[in-house]
Amino acid sequence: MASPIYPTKPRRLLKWKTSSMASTRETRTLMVGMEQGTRKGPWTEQEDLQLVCYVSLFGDRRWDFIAKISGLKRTGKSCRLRWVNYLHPDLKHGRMTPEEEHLIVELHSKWGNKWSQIAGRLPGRTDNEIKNYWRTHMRKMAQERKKNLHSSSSSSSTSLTSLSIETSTNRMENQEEVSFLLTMLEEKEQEVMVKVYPMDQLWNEIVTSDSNSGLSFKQYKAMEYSPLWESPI
DNA sequence: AAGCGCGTCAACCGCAATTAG
DNA sequence: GCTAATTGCGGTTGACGCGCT
Repeated sequence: MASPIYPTKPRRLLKWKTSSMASTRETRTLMVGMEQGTRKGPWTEQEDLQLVCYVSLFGDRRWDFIAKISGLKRTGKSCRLRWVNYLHPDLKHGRMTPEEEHLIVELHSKWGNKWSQIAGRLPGRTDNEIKNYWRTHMRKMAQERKKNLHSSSSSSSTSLTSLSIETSTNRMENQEEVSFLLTMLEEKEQEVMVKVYPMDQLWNEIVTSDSNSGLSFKQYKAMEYSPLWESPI
């Protein structure tokens, strides 16, 4: 039985993806595209390795070219996405920090769903990551807010529920909303500090404890590029 | 223990913008 | 300047884990 390889990202507490799980998922979801036998679905470690290798040789611009010559049965688009969202050496893997969370709220209030623009201000974070973060966390907060409003004042709720923070497609319209979300973030930070074992610390310990047992490619990459480790080897 | 619902996140899709020929 | 190919972006989907009942 294969041992756990790595968490997909050191982002969530004890959420592991084992090689057996990966292969199960693969058999279920890995599909072969209609055109030119291109692969779809989750990337394998071997594919990642291949992609990193070719990107280091040819740079991260000519994705169609890389897709063709690498022998990967992936589209250039898919290669680019995998690189940008997962394999890029500068990516941060881990929980959003409170500072990042604040920044996202503020920038989203300014720019709306300009995810790549926002990502530009958050080094190591991808537009996809921010987008996902926004959808999950902010929607939740908006729901909580709605609840609060409902319980505190039923008369004013009619006008307030029309505020546009309910979906990820809408931009927060006014300063009141932004400050509300920031307040909620602060409250959540307090909770988190008490309850949650820091993810980065956990991840650090996991990799450190595994360091004698042979590293997978991704573990190696995590060590190689994470700011937590100065020198991998 | 099983089933269900929800949250998370990697990856896909479609369209717009940009670049190459 | 025009067209085709490629890249980038934002929205959406679907698999999976986890907690609750």
